[in-house]
Amino acid sequence: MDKALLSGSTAMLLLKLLEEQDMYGYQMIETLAQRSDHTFDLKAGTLYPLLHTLEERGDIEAYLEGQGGTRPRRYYRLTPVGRGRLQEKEQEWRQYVTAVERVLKGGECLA
Amino acid sequence: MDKALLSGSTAMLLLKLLEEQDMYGYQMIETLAQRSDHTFDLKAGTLYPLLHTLEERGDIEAYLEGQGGTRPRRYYRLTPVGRGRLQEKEQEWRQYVTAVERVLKGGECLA
DNA sequence: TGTATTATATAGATAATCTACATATATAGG
DNA sequence: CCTATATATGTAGATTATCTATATAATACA
Repeated sequence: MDKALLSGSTAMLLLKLLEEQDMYGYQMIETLAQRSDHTFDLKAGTLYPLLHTLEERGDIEAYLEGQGGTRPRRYYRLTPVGRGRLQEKEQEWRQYVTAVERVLKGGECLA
Repeated sequence: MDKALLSGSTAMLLLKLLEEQDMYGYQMIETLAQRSDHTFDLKAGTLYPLLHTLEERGDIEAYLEGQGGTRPRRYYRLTPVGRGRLQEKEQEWRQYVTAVERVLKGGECLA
C-alpha cells in the first residue's frame, strides 16, 4: 500500500473516531487498523505528534484517566472547534473522491 | 482544498489520462482541472518533475510532435509497464477509499 | 510592439508521512 | 523470579510529494 495516499486524511480519521467516543492514542491506532483491515496501520511516531498538533490547534483536549491503580492513559476529547474542523474535512474528502472518480471514469461521459 | 489529500494519487491520475490518449504536460494540467471542476489545479512545478520520474521508471514514454511549423510538444504515451502500474494504483485507491468510508461510517455497523 | 497564454523546466520551501530510538508499565510464559 | 511481549507515550531525523518562485521561449492578440 502506497503510504502517500494516507496523507492529509489522517487528521480527519482521528477526529472522526473522537466524534464517536473519547479515546487514547494507542486505542486510535488499533481501532483504525481494525476498521480498515490494516489498510491503516498508523505508526506511533505519526500519531502522537499529530495529536499534539491537533491539541495545540484546539481541535481536541486531553485528560488523564487512570482506571484503578494502573498507569493513567491520556484520553482525548473532541472540542466544538474540532467538530467544525471535522465537518470541513469530511466535505473536502467527499469533493476529492468525487473528483478522482470523475477522472477515473474517463472521458466517456464527458468528451 | 487541502492539497495534502492529493498526495499519492497524482501519478495514478496522470497514467489514467494517458490510458485514454497520448497527451502533453500542459494538456494534462488542463484536462485534470476541467474534469475535477478545479479540485485538481496541478502546478507545472509538480507535473513536469513527476512526468520525468514516471519516464525514468518506464511507465511512460515521450516523443516530440510538432504540428506544422509550430513549436513541437512533448507528448507522452503509456507503456505496458505503466498500464500494469495504473491497475495496481487503481486497486490501491479503491482499497483506500473503502477503508476511509468504513471509518467515516463509524462503529454503528461494526461495534 | 508589448502583453497574456501556451509550454516546459529547475531550485528551494513546506508538510506529512515514515523509521528508529527512547522510556515505562503490565502481562504471560519458562 | 526473570524475561519477553504487549501496552502506552514520546522525540529526532529521513523521506517524499506537494507547493511557490523563477526561468525560458514560442504563439496569439491588441
